[in-house]
Amino acid sequence: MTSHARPLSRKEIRQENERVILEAAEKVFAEAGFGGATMQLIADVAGLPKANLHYYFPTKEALYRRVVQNIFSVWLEAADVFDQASGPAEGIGAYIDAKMEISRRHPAGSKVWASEVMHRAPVIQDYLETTLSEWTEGRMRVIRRWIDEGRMDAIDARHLLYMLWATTQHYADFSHQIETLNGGRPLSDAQWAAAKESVKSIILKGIGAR
Amino acid sequence: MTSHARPLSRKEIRQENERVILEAAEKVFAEAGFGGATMQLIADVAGLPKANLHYYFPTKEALYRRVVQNIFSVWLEAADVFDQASGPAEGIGAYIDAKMEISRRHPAGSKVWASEVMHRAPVIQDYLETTLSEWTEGRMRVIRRWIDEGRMDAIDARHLLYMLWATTQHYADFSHQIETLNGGRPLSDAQWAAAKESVKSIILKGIGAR
DNA sequence: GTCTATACACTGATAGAC
DNA sequence: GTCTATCAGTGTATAGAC
Repeated sequence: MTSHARPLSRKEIRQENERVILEAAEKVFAEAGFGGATMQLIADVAGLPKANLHYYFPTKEALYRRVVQNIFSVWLEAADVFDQASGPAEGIGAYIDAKMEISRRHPAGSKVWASEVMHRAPVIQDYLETTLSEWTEGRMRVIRRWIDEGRMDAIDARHLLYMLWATTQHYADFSHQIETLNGGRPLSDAQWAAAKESVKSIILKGIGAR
Repeated sequence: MTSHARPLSRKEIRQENERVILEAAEKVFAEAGFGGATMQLIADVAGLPKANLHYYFPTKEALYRRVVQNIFSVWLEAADVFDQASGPAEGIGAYIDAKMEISRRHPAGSKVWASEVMHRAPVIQDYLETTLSEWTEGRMRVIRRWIDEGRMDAIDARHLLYMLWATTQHYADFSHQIETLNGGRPLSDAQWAAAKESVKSIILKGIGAR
């Protein structure tokens, strides 16, 4: 509810409608996949007529592309904690916390990303080859520096990163399986805390972080 | 090529055609998702007319269900090494090896499973609630026994299992991303060996297996 | 900027000759 | 058991009134 009744400008209407559509699209794409999602269903979830979606996003693929781009930017923000850290225990621990929190708050986004990559990244292959590739190389350099300084074991930096992605995103991508194995209920606050602690404990001890 | 020219029986024709169709379907479902896959494309990959698919499998969903069931049985076989082990280092180490080998040889199957779970398991929810749930409880008991015997740290058995699934299946489900970050090439034998060693090394040390 | 009606393409599934 | 032709339903996208 807005505090003033001032009529929205065209620009504000567009921003708000795009936000509503993108939120609905992320949810529907995550639950049904690109092929299974229909513009009709996205429109229903967004509470708009189907034709309006085509007014704001020319094609289904253009809408999907925007959804994936949004997710990617969320991933990258979580990386900041990595560099600002003084050592592996702090840096990798904070990164795990940040990624787990994204899996908890943003599970649909993680699923859309996973689905896109599984289908050979038809839409975001360029991101994989440029931004993600550079990000990975940069983080590998940080890890290798920590190893050279004797602050952690001489593990393979690349496979450590894959393990961090795999374990944290698993809680989003396989949330339905995890809920089913939890008696059909979502994880409680305490269970999420236990999950974070387990992941951090095993990995930090496993790499000899100190 | 068969060694004898003996004409195939009806049963043998059916078995062979079902095998060809299921192999093609697994590949297509993995690459395009259930919604994105078409019976026409599966028929083309199998080298059969589309109508024949409907002769052997009444509906697209029935074909898909068989694909998912096949994958699930492969998962379960890998679990045998877990129980036959004398301790956590051997048992969990062998389980990681087995799951990594499946990710390498059977990546399409893993992707179909991941996609099915991400979409809230519309077809195999009953398996999650029965077979997988029982399997998980059984393995958790084994882990807790090892903990009680002082052969590993007192970690959360459930989250350890999730970490094992996540890390090993990541190499199948995200194989395209991993290949892209490897310069567009599949992992070599040596790189696969390094991946296995990294995963085993970090996890076994991380849980204090001894 | 909104929304109804509709064009056009494609998909799953089936009928029926061989 | 194989395969061509085809139907009915659905999906994306657009035209055009408001």
